[in-house]
Amino acid sequence: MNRKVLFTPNEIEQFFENFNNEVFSFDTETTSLVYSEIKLEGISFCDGDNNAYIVLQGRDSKGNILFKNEFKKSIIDYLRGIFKKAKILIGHNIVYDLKVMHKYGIPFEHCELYCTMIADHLLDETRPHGLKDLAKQFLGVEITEYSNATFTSKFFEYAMNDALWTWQLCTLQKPLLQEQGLLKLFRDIEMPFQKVLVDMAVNGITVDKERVEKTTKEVKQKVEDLTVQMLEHIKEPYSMQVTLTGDSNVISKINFNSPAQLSDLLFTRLGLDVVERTPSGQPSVGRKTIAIYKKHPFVELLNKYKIASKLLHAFFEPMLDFVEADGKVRPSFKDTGTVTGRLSCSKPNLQQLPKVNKDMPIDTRQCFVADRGYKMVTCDFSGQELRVLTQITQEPVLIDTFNSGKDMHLATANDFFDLGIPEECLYTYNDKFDMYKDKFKNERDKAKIVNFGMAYGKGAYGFSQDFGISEEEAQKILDKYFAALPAVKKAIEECHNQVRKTGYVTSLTGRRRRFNAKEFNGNKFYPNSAFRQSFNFLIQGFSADMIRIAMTKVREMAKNYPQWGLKTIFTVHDEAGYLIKENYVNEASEKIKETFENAVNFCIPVIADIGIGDDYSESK
DNA sequence: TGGTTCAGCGCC
DNA sequence: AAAGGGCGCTGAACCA
Repeated sequence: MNRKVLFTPNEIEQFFENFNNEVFSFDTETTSLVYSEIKLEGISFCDGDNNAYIVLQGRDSKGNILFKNEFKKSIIDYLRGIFKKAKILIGHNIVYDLKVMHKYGIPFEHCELYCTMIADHLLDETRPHGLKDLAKQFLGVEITEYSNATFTSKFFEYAMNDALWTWQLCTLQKPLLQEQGLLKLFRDIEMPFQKVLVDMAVNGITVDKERVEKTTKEVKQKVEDLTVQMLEHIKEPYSMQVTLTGDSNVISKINFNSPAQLSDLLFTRLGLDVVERTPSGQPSVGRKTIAIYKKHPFVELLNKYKIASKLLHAFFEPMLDFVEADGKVRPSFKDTGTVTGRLSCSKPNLQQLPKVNKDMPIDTRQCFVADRGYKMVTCDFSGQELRVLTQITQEPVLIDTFNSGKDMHLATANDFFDLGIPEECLYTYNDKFDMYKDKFKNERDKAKIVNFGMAYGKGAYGFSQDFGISEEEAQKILDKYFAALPAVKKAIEECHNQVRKTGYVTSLTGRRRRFNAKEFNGNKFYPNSAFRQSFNFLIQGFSADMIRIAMTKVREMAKNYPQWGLKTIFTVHDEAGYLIKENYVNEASEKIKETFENAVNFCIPVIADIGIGDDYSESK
């Protein structure tokens, strides 16, 4: 292997004379992980024969800049030309590198991508996917923890290794992907989707900081008021403290955030009966307890306190820390964050924005706004998981319900509880549909719980808890469900057999979920949780790939309509968020909806709903 | 001081 | 004995 550290334009040009410009691995070294602050420090390359690190800026182990390459600007110009000729780019966590390149205007749109981190996640959805982890496992590289003293002198070598290892991993992974039937998923779904991830990482979402600040104060006041009211209710002494910054605090011996203190308060001091226990056997003060005692004046306050305190600490207070200098948050969407193939999201986690609660009408979604001249458009799959369940199982009853445009939950309720709703009134467009939906809201909600519970592998015990009925009665519900939908039962059994036989299941896109067998007396067996997970994976995992396909297609489609100014800004499982220039919002929305609905070919219609507004609350 | 685990709870 | 899938984030409690 020809290995070199390159500083000058001459050295660099010489290196690329003998370099395979069409297919290579590369890795960027940067100064910061915050998008607005990212600066290129250097780039390493490898084509299998040649391996180099181009130094644009040097730093010591403490991050101090040692020197700047005086040719940085012209080198980056030169590299634009190199990448322009590239056909396949190989990287580890390539979304990160592409993000950096986007910032420097280095082209990659024309390239096919190969990400060794994503490939590894497809090969094993549970292990760590760090480059060093993989180099150790697959390349037998000894990873020595470097000390600060040797860091600087070894830095260039480490940097070169990143591109080298990435290249070598790629070579090793390809046959493994092939063997396990993962190539199609990798090439046709995951890799094109990486560009969508880059879009989201670059675009970010604008936050209305004033609103966040204003609402933070409001919620803070609520938390304080409720704390005082609770203390007065239990006649606990307290005092008010005003800090130098003008904030006020309630000082007391009781901490309402402590589960231990709370359980002492409720079950000893107030004499309530314990309704649930934690896995470790402690009396629990959770949702269920609160629901049962919701009429109790103290618990009523506690309920509101919990909601307000959650909003304050898990959403409003941390939010401003995530806002970058340009007024945007850039949540980190991780493509390898879950075992099912869903994305995970953090900093901030848009997947868990509290919905408006009737006991606490605070709307977190109003904090995320469309940029000037743009509208926010969201597009979500309607009833995605049940439609996927239908496609997977090919259950005729479900197929008929969806094909005829009936409301699934009301149809289920009608069958289950013998509601006697005339069949034609189950169609969502029927005049009497809304009336029946309203009249049998309870039954429909129960049916909804059953429909989703089935997909998650819920048992008789779970349903008995949901509905406050005996396990025997709950078992009857289960039996009835499976009797009415035999193909669902069959599909679940086949899935479980697959686990028993091979230890893994494969979704419709070829994604795998593997399970570890336990051994007892020489017998291999899987815990019940593995069976629940396996069938749920078929639904959840496919749904995740379905939105990957849809978002990738929207991205491709939008290239034909540059006037829209379409920007992909986020996704939440079955939903995607876009910015569209105001004048084109209707035209674009229609095309997005169409693209989502035609993303996959099902035996039933796929329906997507559009929302349009100036902020995420309006567009939802 | 920092790390981990647990309980709890937000979302799809 | 456990008892519905998948996450991330918080504070409390505990440990070194």
